[in-house]
Amino acid sequence: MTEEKDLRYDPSAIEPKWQQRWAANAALYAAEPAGCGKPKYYVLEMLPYPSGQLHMGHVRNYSIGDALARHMWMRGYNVLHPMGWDAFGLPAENAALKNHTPPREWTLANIAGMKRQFERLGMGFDWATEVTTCLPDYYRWNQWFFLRMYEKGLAYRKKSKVNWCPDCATVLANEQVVNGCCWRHETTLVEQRDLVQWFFRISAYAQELLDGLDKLDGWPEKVRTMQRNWIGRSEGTEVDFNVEGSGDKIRVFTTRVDTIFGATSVQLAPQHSLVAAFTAHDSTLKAQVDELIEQQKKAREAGDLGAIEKHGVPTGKFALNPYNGERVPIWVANYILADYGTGAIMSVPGHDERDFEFAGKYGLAIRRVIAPSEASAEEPTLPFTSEDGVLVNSGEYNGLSCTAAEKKLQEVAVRHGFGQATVTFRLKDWGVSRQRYWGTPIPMIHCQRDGLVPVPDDQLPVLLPEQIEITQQGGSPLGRVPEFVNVTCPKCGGPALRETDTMDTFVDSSWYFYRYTDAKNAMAPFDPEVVKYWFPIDQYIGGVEHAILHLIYSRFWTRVMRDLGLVEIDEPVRRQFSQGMVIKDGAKMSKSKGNVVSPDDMVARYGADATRMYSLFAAPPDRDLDWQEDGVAGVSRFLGRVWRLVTKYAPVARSARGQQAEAPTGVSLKLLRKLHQTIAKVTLDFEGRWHFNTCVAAIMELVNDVQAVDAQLAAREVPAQVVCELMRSLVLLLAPFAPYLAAELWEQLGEESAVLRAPWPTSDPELAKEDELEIPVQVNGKLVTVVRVAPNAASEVIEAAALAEERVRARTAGKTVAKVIVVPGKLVNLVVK
RNA sequence: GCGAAAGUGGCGGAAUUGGCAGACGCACCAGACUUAGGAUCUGGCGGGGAAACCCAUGAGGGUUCGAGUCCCUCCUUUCGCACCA
Repeated sequence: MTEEKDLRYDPSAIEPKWQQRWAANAALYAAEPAGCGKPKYYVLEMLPYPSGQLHMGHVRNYSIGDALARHMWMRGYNVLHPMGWDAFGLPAENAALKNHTPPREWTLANIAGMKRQFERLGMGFDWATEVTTCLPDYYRWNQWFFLRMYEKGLAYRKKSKVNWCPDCATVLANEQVVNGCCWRHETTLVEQRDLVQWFFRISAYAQELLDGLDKLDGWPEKVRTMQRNWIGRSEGTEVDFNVEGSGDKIRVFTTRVDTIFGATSVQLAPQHSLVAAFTAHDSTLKAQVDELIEQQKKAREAGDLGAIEKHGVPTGKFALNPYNGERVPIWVANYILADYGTGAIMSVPGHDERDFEFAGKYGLAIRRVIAPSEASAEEPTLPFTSEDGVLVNSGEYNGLSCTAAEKKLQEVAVRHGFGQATVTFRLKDWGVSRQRYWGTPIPMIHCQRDGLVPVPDDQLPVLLPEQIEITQQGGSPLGRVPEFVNVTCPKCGGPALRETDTMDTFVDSSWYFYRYTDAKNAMAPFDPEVVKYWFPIDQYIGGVEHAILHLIYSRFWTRVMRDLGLVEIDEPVRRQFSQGMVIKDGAKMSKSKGNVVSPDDMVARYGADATRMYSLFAAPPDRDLDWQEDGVAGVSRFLGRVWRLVTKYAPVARSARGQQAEAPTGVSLKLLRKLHQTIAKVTLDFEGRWHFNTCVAAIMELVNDVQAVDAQLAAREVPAQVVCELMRSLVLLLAPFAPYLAAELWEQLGEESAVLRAPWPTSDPELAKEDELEIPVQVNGKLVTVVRVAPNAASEVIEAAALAEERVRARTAGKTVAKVIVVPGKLVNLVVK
């Protein structure tokens, strides 16, 4: 009875035991100091928002990272594997509204709960470096960085059209607007509001951020492409058209200045500054322009600006083409965007799809000014948008190629002062103001006398007031706290008002991974020397949803820090990995779909090891993973088999510890061969493609093979030394995937030090080599049989063996063998006629 | 519309370089054991066929001695971009 019970794999007994031991031994997962002399490995997973519950996506993310970290520990690296909390943000305020818990209390309680979940899962994090972004010892450095950026002109205030989410009751950055909706409220349309806001000048780094992508060869191409699209670099020319009969100029941006002789109108965005002047005394025009604005708004709200039906109105004014003085009408059109380029274009219907459509609709002139460079018999139909052509109908520029003409026309524009070559980016400055309470206070003061005054460094941090009532009233909650708002001006000592906006939480996550390396530093955000040792991050792992949010802000922030002299690198992350989503029944897990699987439930039923290992086994890490509970049960059964196998033979293994084995033969050789093949396979996957699903499968095969000869093992036909090597290596191979079971079995094998400190097994290529190969034999490409030959057998030998086969002779009888293809070690194919 | 990834048994997936398609696991079927367990062990498990064999990796063509893998056309799904001048 008791014996029976002891044989049973019981994670609910093993796991808490080791969890306690690990909690009591913080050194196990702690990084050694920067000066320790060991090669470092920094493995980072994106820090979670402390919502209160880990979900399966987290389990998968952190199981991948933890497996890698454990592997690298066993490879002898000094591993930094930290964890923290992205702890500012709106949900804490919403929770405060709902159940009257202060955001800080709610957040810290959630953190405590999730930390317990992490520990229960057996994640090997270095909690000594824990970072909690909502605590003053962290966010004071957000403020410090803000001031440094303000000094450099990289943080500035301006009034502009900004994205407003009515549900968040705050402004959003462009990156946080998805299909015209809020990234957190996917069905809430974002409104455009004119507000004075703080911005970070990320656009100053647009070119650098773009160029840097080429060097990030450890990043998924998908993420790099998304960032390239987002940055949206476009080379072109700006040209001034004078407005006839006034001193006004309209500056247009075009990528095809070579087509400028085909410009038959100038089109303004409805919000263009000149439009206001044109409509000032023309209420009919004003109404028409308002209609265009309304159409744009509707299209934007529908999330499909591309589908807007083109409309426009003539202003009755005319502009003059600076190259030939041609008089062209000025229109206002709804397909011109105010916030791209100059908000005005020259319309060239002959060589632009959109202009062609518009001109056709309103009867504007369409003129050919580019002819295809190859003098084909018939001219292609307009619009002809290729740049492979020569200029026609373009005065003195006729005959020039498009590229040559562009250069020439730019030179002329510069010489006459009406334009120049220019580069436009889609990337706009990062709006960081938030009209919310639970965020980093922006360390600025508004003084009636001195204007904007930065909070002096020695007055940091600007603390968030803790006694605050969260209400649904509009406006910044901090504005309703007089003790916070009313200050004396640091410059003149007179009464002044504190800035009441807080920072976007993406500020917190833009540099948190630097803080991990020196989390307790009270004098600076970090010690540059320490960062120098640990950076760049060797491997970053997280969801693809941050491809153009967090991951672009982080790259920007690192460059700002570089220019502040704090770091010497341009890029914080050497290798980036985006894991797939966890789905169930074909859909992303969500409360509304009712298909959420709780990690706690899984751990309670099957244990942390089985839950984690399933999340690695069910699919390659970069693909979506379909959660099937039966699969978890299957992994749990496998761990049970490992448990029974190792506990059964642990006494034999212990008896042979440290003994040298004799040259293996028979079953021993077969088992060791399989073992060393498995070691090679698993090791290779850690180094390369990370297909942990096939690693686990390979370990399962090994266990199957060992179990198949259980009778011989039980009969002691396999030397104890071989049993010892098998059992030890099996446990080591499992250690990154099933840390609890590995720790327990390692102990049962008589080991006293942690399995995490044991060296990763190495594969002996001699042992791994097969002594005989099965070579498939095909006749005309169809499999007929296999022949067994030595691995290094010469082609002639293999061919002879193949031809000697009964089944082969049956297939070739009465026919001629036209050709024999022998691929040594692979196959034989006989071509017969 | 443009770009990328993917499409393989009842299911998740494997096949890393053009070389035995379906490893491993789930589900299912049969059996063993039994103090009946969400236990364990053994065997089977793409389709057709009594068998020899034949057919099969979204569809159709092609290259090749040989194609899940390479090329072309098309279909479906997912993701990203989409009046960006």
